[in-house]
Amino acid sequence: MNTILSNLKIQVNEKIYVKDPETSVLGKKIIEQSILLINEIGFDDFTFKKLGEKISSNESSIYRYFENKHKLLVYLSSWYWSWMEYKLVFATTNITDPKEKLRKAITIVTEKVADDSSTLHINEAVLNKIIIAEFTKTLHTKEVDQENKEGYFVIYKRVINRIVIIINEVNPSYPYAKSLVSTIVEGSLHQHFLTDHLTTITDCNSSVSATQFYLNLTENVLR
Amino acid sequence: MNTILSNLKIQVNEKIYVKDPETSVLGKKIIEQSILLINEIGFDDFTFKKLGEKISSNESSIYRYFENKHKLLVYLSSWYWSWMEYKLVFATTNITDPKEKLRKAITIVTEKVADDSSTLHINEAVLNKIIIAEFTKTLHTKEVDQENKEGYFVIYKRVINRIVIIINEVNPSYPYAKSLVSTIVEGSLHQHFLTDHLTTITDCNSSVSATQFYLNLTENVLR
DNA sequence: TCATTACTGATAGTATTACTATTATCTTTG
DNA sequence: CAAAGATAATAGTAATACTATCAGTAATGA
Repeated sequence: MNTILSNLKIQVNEKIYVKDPETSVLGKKIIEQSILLINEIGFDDFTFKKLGEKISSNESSIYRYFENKHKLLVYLSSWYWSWMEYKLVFATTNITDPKEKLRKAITIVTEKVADDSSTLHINEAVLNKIIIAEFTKTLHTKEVDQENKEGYFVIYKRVINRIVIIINEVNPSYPYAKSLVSTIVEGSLHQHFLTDHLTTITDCNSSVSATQFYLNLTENVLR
Repeated sequence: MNTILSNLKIQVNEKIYVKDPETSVLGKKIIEQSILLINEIGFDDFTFKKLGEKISSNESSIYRYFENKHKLLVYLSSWYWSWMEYKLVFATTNITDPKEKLRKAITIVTEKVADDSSTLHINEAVLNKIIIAEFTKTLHTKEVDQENKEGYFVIYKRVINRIVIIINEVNPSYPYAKSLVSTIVEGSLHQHFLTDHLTTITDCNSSVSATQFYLNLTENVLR
């Protein structure tokens, strides 16, 4: 897994960036440190000026990679879902039993992430925290339809539709596969958020995982 | 329902506002027109200056009611969930069959809202659109723990826990009632959003409702 | 080796946002 | 009619979210 991932270049839609951050030292530094800074101070307070200070670089240099901070967040999200997709594909190929395949898939997308250290400049565990806290903001803008048309969210949608295919294998007559998967994927981020902040409206905590809840739910819904 | 609601004052935590907008003409105008303006231009582009222009009033006057636009959104959300709670309570009291009660409750919180015209200055249908598009932003801030401690989200949490109680009546052995309900409430907002913007990852559309999906899901999970 | 190009950094500048403060005016109410 | 309270108008500040220009440095290629 590690070796495969380190040789694979995560593909992100070209329209999201001005210049591909993977092609330079500064670009990689922007990605690496923006993840840490957004995690520290939150996306709302995050600015390119602050990031510039953090990486001892100039605000204007960052603008040569990303038009604005929203697009940077879309980039980080795309990277995350692309990485998820790889994990998903590697974990489910060669498994013949659809039920087992689905269990693996749901586990992958709902469990908390530990840094897998396969990528040098990206801390996946911290990125996962950002996705839990901020991913919703990439979608909830007035420009969502335009950005969707331009393919900003293709990877996210592809991840969901891969799991939809598995569900159709498990139970072809279940009529709400797409809604079920989008509920699980979005919902598990939400459950992680609730575990961290609004503990009175979730059962998930250090001993009960969101994965357990969603595995149980899926099994009941599809049987 | 209409007559009852028009006599009831929706209660919102006092810490959310500087001055209660329900106590003056200007205050009500702020609420009424902010709902329309946020719906028009989106919360991110919404400013008190623009709202001031819309209601032919001054920016500084609006600041006497709300510290900032975030608190205004928290106010509108609290109002919405408070109104939901009333609908929920009125629809479920005197129903003895727990299953039927649960069906009613889930219908209420997942269905699309039509303006019920019981409140003069608040258009519930438009407010529902705002909640679908923007509610997540009230929670996803760095201040969420502090604001939660101060009771900004009590009504939202109470709505969820009311439904949790019904679930425990239907199936006392089901171990994930809280997570199920928070998934349904948050998830149905998300499904409405997907229906409007990312149609390839939802089954909900003009002929299949989010309510149908969640009623089916709940029934399967709890049987 | 020289010239070109690409990249980065520094500085300056603009429009807008998100406020705060002050004062004047207008409206209630006692 | 006076006092209090609410609103409007104006001005001002610091930060944000950029854009533009120019200078220096590093890589490339002929």
